[in-house]
Amino acid sequence: MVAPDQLSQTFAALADPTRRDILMRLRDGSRTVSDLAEHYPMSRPAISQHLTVLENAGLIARDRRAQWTDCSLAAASLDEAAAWIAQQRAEWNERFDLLDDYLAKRRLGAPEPIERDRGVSG
Amino acid sequence: MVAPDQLSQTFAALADPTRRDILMRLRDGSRTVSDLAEHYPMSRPAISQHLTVLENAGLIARDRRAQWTDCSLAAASLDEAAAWIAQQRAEWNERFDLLDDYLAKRRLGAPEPIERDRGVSG
DNA sequence: GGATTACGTAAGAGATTGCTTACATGGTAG
DNA sequence: CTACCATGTAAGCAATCTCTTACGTAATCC
Repeated sequence: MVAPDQLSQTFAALADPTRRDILMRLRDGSRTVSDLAEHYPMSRPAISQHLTVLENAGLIARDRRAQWTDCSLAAASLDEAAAWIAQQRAEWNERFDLLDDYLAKRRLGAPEPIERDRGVSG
Repeated sequence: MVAPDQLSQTFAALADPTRRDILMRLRDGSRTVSDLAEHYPMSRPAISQHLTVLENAGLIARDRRAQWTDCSLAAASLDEAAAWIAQQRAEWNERFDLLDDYLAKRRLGAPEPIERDRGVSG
């Protein structure tokens, strides 16, 4: 009953391969529902429901024109998701930099084994 | 029965507020399971299960020592998720400046946090 | 050895997800 | 108006998720 926060909705929407594929397909321009549904091994209602999830997550916009519904990308939520990940990684990398500093200084004195793999970015 | 792809697992893991909060908490350093569980209104087994989800998604690593299990961040999957979003955005719209502004306001003068994202699109 | 601690896992309840088929809505074309 | 078309929604079903309590395991402390 409780509506999940925006960020959770966005990540949940991105957690489905079909929905991610729809987003990639929309990069080339807006498409109708039937146009999209052609490419997937499921019914049109199923695609319509996926589109609802993407719309609720703020990742696409629907624009109904006559019988057809144009689906196009909407950026805000994707930016928010990217920002969350970027911030997560940024503060994390920052912390590792501090740790490197700390170890560099400490290495001159007592050799204290702190095993932590820095696998973030090459 | 079918194992979902890595990217779907990562986004699904990020779609839960408790799990995102655990990740943020681990930025300050590794923690034991009980140490983490203290901060959430649910049982320790629940937290343990959340940690399993994060571990399967490749977002954390568990290191059992005696009775205690050290949980620490593992970056690979987060990078993959960031890369997917970055590619999605890169081929679609020029919103990097907006994101840069957004992050700059949050971090206030820290060095470029998303530099790496710009070059991922292939 | 025996009690305790930290943790993981099994089992189950309740909600949610992802699909299906069937139907309702609203605009187009004759 | 009638026939049709693209679409959204309702109902239902199987699978999955998220929590619970109960139990099992391995290391520590007495």
